[in-house]
Amino acid sequence: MAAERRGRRDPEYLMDLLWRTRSEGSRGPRGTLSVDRVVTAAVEIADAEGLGAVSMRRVAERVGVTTMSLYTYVPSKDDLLDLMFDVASGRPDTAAWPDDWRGGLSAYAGDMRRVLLARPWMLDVPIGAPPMGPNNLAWMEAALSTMADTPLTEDDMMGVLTILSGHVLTEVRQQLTMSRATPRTGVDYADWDGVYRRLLTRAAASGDYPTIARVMAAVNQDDERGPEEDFVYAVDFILDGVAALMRTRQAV
Amino acid sequence: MAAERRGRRDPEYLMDLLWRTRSEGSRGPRGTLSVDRVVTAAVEIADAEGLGAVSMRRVAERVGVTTMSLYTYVPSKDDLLDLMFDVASGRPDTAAWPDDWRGGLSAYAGDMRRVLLARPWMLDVPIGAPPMGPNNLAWMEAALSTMADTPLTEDDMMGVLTILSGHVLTEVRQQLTMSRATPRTGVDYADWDGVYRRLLTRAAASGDYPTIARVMAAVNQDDERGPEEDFVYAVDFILDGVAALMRTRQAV
DNA sequence: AGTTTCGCTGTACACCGTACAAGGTTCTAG
DNA sequence: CTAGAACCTTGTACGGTGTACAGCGAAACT
Repeated sequence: MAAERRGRRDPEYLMDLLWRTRSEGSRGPRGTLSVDRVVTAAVEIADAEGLGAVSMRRVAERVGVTTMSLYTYVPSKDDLLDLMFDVASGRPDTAAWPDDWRGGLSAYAGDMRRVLLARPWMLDVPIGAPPMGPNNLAWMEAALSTMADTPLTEDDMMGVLTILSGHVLTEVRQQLTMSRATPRTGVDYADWDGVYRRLLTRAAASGDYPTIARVMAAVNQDDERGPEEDFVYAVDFILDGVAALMRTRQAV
Repeated sequence: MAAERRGRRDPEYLMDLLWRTRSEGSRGPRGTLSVDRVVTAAVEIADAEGLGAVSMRRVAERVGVTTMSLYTYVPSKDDLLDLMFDVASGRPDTAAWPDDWRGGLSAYAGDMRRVLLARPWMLDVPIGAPPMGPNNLAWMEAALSTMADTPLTEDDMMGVLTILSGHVLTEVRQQLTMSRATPRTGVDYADWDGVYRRLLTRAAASGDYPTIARVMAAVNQDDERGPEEDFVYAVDFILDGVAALMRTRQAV
């Protein structure tokens, strides 16, 4: 009876991969590679040429092995992607974070944003599973611990974390689709932002979208705020909400 | 000199496609199809079998035409995906929305969530451009107009909209990765949620993630809240923040 | 020493998006 | 009325993808 091939996309198996906790049988020859070597190579390719350049053949070539040999270490490409995401996240550097919850959460959001901006391909990874790698959990732990001594309930903390991290993803994604020059057209759109605004204004001119037109007109005036400012603005907004929530919880 | 092939992934051209405003020359034979027919067919396939089943060959087969013929109507598959997203969004049904801003935004979030849950593949569409189709703009207009008569600045409105819609995406994505049974494994995980919690608890048991452990323990106790409750909880949280912001703006 | 287990290889399959050239059809310009 | 431009449609072809599968050799246990 063949040892049932613990399958691709099995959550438990993925967990073992993420935590490098796979129990290796002791029979056959030791592998020349490791999960880490494979994942690292894939990350390097993605860093250099984007996620689109990451193919099994390419990764295999880079680590000097046949394509199919990779499947000894990783059950499928999708799993490899999940692994890449965790590795690429790295560990949060909490040393410089302020002690108060507000400063802490703010730093969390900012650092996470910086990581994503440094590795834009992370946003292209189709999320196959909720975060459960060691690094992603470390980020989660860091964020939660900043709220540990506040009057928030545990449910509150999870809610805040979801909203905040979700917002970081949203904001960075938006900034990236703006700034990613459309390289396939000959024309080089220096700023998508301008094009977008122009298109939107034109569309709104039909009269069917009066509020959009109004907002666009008003926003056009002060063109000073860059993505960075938009980001901290939104984070502050969220944190204001958190502060208000704390007051509610404390009052009771 | 050949009429320069207005290119794939050209924002302007994409805009013409989205708004069905492409000026058709009058020379050659009329096409047997239309952009709408193609996009609709693609959406139907995605509805039935997910985004993965949408290939150019498959779409062509469905509308009864050769694969390459599709490229007469759509410059590339990526553009087709963008078109699908707008069509699948549909128009918001604002008739039933309350008049007050809070009720309006709440309805916006809920309706949008419902759309995404009904067509989970929409979350798999890699976003190649900011929303600028007629339907997506209609949603945007609907959301903004609920805030039109509030003391919020236009910048505020955009910020609120970004946060709120971003959160809807995040929440639905999370719920979907949970509930999408992992069909490739023989095992049918009725609820990813349980598995996830178990894995997380085990990992947290190492002692490296004390806060996660604490939160998990607390959350485990009252297992009553489903995804729906989590959603409105978070939306309410955001809207509380908006209310607070309004008070600030009004005080000045 | 025998046997099991495992890493690794090469080949093969089905499928993908789309470039390209050729053939028809329909309209406009002269 | 005719020539030719403009356009849709087709078939073929290319280079790529993820991964199933069978075979081989080396290592480690019994």
